[in-house]
Amino acid sequence: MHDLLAITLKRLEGVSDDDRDVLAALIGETRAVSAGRVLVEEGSCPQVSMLLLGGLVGRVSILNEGGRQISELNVPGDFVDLHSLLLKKMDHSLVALTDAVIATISHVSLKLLCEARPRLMRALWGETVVDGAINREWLLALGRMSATERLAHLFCELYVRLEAVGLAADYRFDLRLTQSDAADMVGITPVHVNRSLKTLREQSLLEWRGGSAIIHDWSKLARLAQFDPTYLQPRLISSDQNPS
Amino acid sequence: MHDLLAITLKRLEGVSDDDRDVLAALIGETRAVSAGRVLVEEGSCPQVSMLLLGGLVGRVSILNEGGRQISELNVPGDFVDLHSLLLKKMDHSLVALTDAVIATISHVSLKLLCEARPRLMRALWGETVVDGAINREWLLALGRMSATERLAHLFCELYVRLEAVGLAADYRFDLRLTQSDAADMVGITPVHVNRSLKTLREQSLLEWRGGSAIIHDWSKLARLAQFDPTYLQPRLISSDQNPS
DNA sequence: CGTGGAGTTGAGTTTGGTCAATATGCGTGG
DNA sequence: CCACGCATATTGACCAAACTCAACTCCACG
Repeated sequence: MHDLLAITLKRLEGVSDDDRDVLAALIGETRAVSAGRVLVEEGSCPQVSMLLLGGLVGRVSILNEGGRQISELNVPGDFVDLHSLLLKKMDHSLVALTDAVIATISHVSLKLLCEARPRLMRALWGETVVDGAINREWLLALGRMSATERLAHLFCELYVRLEAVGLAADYRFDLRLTQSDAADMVGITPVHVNRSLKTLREQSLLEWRGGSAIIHDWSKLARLAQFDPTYLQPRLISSDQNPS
Repeated sequence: MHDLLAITLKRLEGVSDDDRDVLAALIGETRAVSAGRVLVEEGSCPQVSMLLLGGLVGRVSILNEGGRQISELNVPGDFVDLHSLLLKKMDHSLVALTDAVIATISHVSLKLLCEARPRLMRALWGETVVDGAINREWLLALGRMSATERLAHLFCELYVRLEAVGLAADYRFDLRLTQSDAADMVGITPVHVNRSLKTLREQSLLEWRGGSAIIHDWSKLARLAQFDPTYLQPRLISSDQNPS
């Protein structure tokens, strides 16, 4: 946990150690929440942002007829919901997709801090901009790739992001999501996720059972998904600087 | 043109008139570009951001086998490519989808300005956050809506955004895009765009011919698209404040 | 045990894609 | 002013990817 906080802070760009300390001091209570818990309700006006220290959190939009889309996935080390600092009203919900550990930072103090320390504000802005880059990549996947390709892309991205925060190595990582969750990320039905995973398994590219994922052939998988980690660059810096 | 610049500046939130003036003073040459022109190449490192004063600009990602996805559409009054202020390398291109008019702002001066005026930086940050909200909405559409619904959603969003900057009224607006462009936004083939538009036309919801769009039945169209303009709120304020 | 949630598989259907022909409209050069 | 050529739009016939529905398995947990 503690290293995760450190990693998060370290990857803020162009920020002095002093700034980091002040930010760290603002972090309030850390709490554990269990899978399925709605952290922020659609329509509400949150007073805090969060730092995800463990587990996975999803940004979830619901359609009338039960359609569910997860538009963003946060992994440990991510700031969650910096957006709400600037938007009045949530247009979607935040849900803990697994058991998770969360630290909160109040908006008031964050705003004050931003006014006082432009460098820090810029770094936080940068975080939301990277979120946007990930979003665009998902958009590309949803718009123009097949089901298997989308899943392949998701696993590539997850591996790289988790690896950057020390939660993946040797092409293995824990992923305690349901196939339905994955379906809601890549925009297909759970049944079809199942079949697509089977395809990937049969091609010896990827295995995902019992919450643990193994990428058997990274280069083939990445080629299939046309995965180019450029868009994640800013999130990788921390791992570049301290190869574990 | 000039009112557009004013509108853009006015909708920056929580910014003093003084800040607005200083920002306006930074705006460099204004130039006209013709449809199809690539404004920023994938892989490049732009030194300027832009203000779109006329026409439409798209954020375009290309897949190996020719697949093209437009992940964001900018309308007049939008800041274009504030992202590049914070990201080193473009992971996609920016393309003028129609003839367009563009003003540029250099990154160096913008950065200095941000350091000096936190309020302004926060407002610009807000702009990128709204872009993100629009992104998420598109993700929901691509992931969970049918072709006709996606198109309906696109037209609802465009109407509201254009109306907010005075470029649409009475449920009519100019939209000089090709059906192929629309296809690349909603993630279907041009042929299917054509068919889906026909459906919408037959239901007397929407007409789009010769570059001009007419929404015949807003409430039905919005219901079909499950369109809720909440996510655009910050972009609507200017129009709320000065009903033309 | 038995119950419920998640995963797996098959059969049949639907949506959207592909390919190809035809139409429309506009700008250029004769 | 007309003819040609190109880009875009439209339509049909056929095909493929993904969805639906439903059965069945496999566990984890009480």
